[in-house]
Amino acid sequence: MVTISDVAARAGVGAGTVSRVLNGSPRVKTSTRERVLAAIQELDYRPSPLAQGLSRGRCQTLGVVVPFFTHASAVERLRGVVDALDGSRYDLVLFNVESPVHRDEHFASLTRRDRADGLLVLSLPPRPADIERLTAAGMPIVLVDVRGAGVSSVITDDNEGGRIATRHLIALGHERIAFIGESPDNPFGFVSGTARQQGYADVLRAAGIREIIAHGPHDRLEAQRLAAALLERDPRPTAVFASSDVQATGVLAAARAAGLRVPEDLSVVGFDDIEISAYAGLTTVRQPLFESGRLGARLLLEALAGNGDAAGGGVQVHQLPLELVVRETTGPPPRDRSRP
Amino acid sequence: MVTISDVAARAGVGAGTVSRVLNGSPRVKTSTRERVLAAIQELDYRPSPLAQGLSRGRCQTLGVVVPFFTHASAVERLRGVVDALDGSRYDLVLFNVESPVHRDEHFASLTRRDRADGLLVLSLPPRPADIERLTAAGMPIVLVDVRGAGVSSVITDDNEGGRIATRHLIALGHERIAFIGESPDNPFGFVSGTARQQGYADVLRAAGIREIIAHGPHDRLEAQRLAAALLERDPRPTAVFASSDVQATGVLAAARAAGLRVPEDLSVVGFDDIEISAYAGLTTVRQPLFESGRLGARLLLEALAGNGDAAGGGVQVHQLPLELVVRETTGPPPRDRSRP
DNA sequence: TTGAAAGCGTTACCAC
DNA sequence: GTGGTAACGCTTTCAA
Repeated sequence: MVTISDVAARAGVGAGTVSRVLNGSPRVKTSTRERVLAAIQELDYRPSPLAQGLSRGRCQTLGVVVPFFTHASAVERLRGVVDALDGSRYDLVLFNVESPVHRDEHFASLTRRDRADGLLVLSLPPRPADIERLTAAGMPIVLVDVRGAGVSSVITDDNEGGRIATRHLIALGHERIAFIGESPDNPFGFVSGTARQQGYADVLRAAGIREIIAHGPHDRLEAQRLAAALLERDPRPTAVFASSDVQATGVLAAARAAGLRVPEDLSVVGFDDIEISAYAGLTTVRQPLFESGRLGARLLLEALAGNGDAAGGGVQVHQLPLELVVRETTGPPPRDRSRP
Repeated sequence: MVTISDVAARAGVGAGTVSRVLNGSPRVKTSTRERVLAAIQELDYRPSPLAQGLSRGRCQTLGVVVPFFTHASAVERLRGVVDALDGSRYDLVLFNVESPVHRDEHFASLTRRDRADGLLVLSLPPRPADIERLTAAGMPIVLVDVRGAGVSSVITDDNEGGRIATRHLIALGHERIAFIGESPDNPFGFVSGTARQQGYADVLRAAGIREIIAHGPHDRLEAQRLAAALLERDPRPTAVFASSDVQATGVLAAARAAGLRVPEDLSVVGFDDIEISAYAGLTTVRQPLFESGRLGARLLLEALAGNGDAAGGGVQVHQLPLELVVRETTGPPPRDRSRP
């Protein structure tokens, strides 16, 4: 394994000079630089990230904490993160979270400034104590799809998203509109689902319509089960607003299984606009997933570049726009047989 | 930032002793150990992975090189990797590859033994020179979904997969069966598609049926375009074997756009069995994606544990089984109007 | 059983 | 401009 002193010896200079060449210091005579560069080339030398990290006090690594990273929405956000990191000198270390224990372990171990230079947290609400400990340790953090006191974040207005979806259904004439989403007291403290439900509830209340709510984890089969139960009610809902497209596809499956046509018998609105949604013709509230990941990573990169420890631009909160994408799963409600 | 000597001072011992406690050396008096443990606790001390890495010559990190990590099949493999790593002491560093340049950069930089302790390569054929350089540098490697000379790998029999799909269609009575898949001279040297095509061709030839082949990248829209062209032919194919489920969904979309019923007018078989496939009712050749990632990671972990530099078990090649999953997109061909 | 000290490969400060 | 030389935080001999 070739080290910096091998290169130094070969070039007939000191290790310090090699280091200066490596780091682009201007205080090196051109002829020397060329000699060093040649030696590097000949030896195929590459500096040890470990040693560099130890010496510089940073490790050129960004930690990404993400719950259920295989979920389509998480993947899409990650894609944005990877895109932003591409070309930067930072490596991406993935911390998957599938349980509160996971989360706590990761946050605890990431306190060390030399495990990652910065932290990107996707969709997972850190506890105030975590934020405090992390920032106290000088760890730059950016939150995506969650907010946190004193931390920069990239968010959307989930509440408004809920309103958008619900208004769309009401405008179509629906009066029995169900909501399927994550329970407010889910083990991770996810809040977007609850905010969407709140928006839904607000609009319904204003319209004098009763809420129909079913709670379950962010899972297609789970949502399918909930929807199946909902569709057995009499009178049954004529529309369902699902808190995510994954859950919406579960609703579509339930409708199909119940022999209901979409949108003639049942309208379905989702949330996210993941890849499958276009394929399934799903009407949904689109949020810029890719963009959120990319922006989050960029903010983090900026904070790291403005090497003042506590960031350069202070706390920034970026709110990304939502957009209703009308496709083929929503339409007017069926004519009500009870009032012909 | 609390260091090992802080702990040592607090416990009234030397740094070496703290290190021994940390690493579970038996040569520490119980009372001393307890004192040290207490100090660690009180100071909330966590060792620096960087310093440990530098000192030990390894960094407790596994590199995963994966092309287009957001593709559903890659995600599923990654899930297996993460699952296997969970509980191990290894971090996962993700190297996404979207171009041959990417690939070369990553392989070059990963030569350094201190950037990752081991390498898992998913679906991407490394060039012989890469393998040589990597193994020469003592970097343990495991390949998943590709094989490489002198390297352990987890694979499936893609050729057989192609035969399975094609036999299924022939058994249903099809005689005009098209193939859509990656071109043999794609820029990454992906080979699974070509092997599947080979299996397809072998079976057709044995049955005396002509091949109908369309090549394009692993992309739904691209496949949709190719399929649309295929479906305009006269006579048109009565079945399509797509080299991946992503491409198969493109074919389904094309059929829908052309007003063709599936499977009455057109049968479609895919490959992989990703999540969307069950939802779409797609008949497909299932390969154990999750399992392949998990097994690959386990092999790598084992190689790292049997700390002999060149691995403990020698080169292992594990072949995972394929399975035809018949759903709703395949059936008998339409009656041929040309011979009533 | 333990402490002291020599690395591990860089960077960065200080002289020359 | 450049070489020497402390760090950086840990592990691992080597003695005691």
